[in-house]
Amino acid sequence: MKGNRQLQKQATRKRIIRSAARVFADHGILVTTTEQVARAAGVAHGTVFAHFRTQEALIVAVIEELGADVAGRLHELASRSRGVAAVLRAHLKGLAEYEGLYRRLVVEGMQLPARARTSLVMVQSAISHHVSEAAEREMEAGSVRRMPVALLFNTWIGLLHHYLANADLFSPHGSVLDRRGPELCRHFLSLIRTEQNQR
Amino acid sequence: MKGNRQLQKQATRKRIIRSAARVFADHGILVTTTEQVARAAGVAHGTVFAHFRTQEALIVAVIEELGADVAGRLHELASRSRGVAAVLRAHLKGLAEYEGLYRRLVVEGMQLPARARTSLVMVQSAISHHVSEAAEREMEAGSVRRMPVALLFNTWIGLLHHYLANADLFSPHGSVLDRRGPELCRHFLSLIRTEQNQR
DNA sequence: AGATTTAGTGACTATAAAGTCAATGAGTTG
DNA sequence: CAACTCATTGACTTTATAGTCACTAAATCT
Repeated sequence: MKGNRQLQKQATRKRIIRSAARVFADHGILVTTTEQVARAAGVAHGTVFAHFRTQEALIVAVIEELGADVAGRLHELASRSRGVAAVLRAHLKGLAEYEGLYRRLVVEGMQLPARARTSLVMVQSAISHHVSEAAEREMEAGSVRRMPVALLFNTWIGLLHHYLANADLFSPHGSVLDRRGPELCRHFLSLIRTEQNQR
Repeated sequence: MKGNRQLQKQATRKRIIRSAARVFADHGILVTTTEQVARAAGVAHGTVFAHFRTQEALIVAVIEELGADVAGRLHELASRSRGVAAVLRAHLKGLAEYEGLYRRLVVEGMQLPARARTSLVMVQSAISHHVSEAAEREMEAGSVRRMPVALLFNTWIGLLHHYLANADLFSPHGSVLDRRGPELCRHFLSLIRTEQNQR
């Protein structure tokens, strides 16, 4: 067999990425050393560099994996949703699995390598697209106040990121998304809905 | 004279703090080295440590200076303001002078020493207090929708911080507060005001 | 089976940056 | 003016960590 060896290598690579993602989520991305990642993955320090030329390349790989996965998941969940409320719920649900790592992305975002930031922007573009479409439909129908969709979306993302970034304040133990997500959703909806359409 | 020497020392300390603030604002807080600060202040590397036991102590000193100043300024500006609109404008105006450094605080906030974070929290408490009071008055008067004031405030601060953190996106050259502040203000007000009170 | 390739290893190197300290000399005091 | 104090200096030490490389052993090839 020829593929066995390549397969093993890919498996090791995956293990490094997965372990890195866990350590990043627990302790932060930029403060994590390549040696911590190696230990978490159960490989030697040098092995990390056999798979990723630099630490930056590792970070990018981890975040691009998350980005691709979350963007896909969001697209799937959101494209079946008609109303803004459903899209927002889909957003929270799609993020839930990666909350720990996504939180670090939000917190350390601007200090991360450019290519890593791109992944975050892509995730936001995906959700922005669905939110904007649903919002425009509802503005047409009169259930959402007329306003620039960019501002509507930035208000939502700003609110959400503020809660994620300050999770230790808003939900000291356990997931902020679980504990505060529904409340944020309701509040934001009540802000953008016309008064006849409050429920 | 006895005081001349002490005076010189305090002047040097101030110069280090001011230079550090400038370098922090330009390049980031945590990526700035003590040697860069020394060079910017025109002193030797060792001098920085003659004034601050550790790098962390320097960072805390810089940020506490900003915190005290901004909090005072906000209090002054905001306590004369009756309505929410005026308080928000005061908020933006009070921040304007320190926009560069404040932006870094927002971006790096969670990774900074605990005492530095406290300064940020204090600034936010100051503004939160004024916003909440004005909002409650206006809810009573019927010009602002009824909602939990904490959520109202977090929506505002989340929106503002999102624009500050992504200033390079929202205003590639020059101040975001100048270029986007008024727009954010108007948008936020239209969200929280009752429909009869839109203007 | 013997030769060859390569995933993985871990000790080692290079580098950057925080923090130290003995020396200096300007300012202060008696 | 002589003695002393202390703010400032910058070369030096220490430490942390990214990245390298000669080597091992297991898989693959001929």
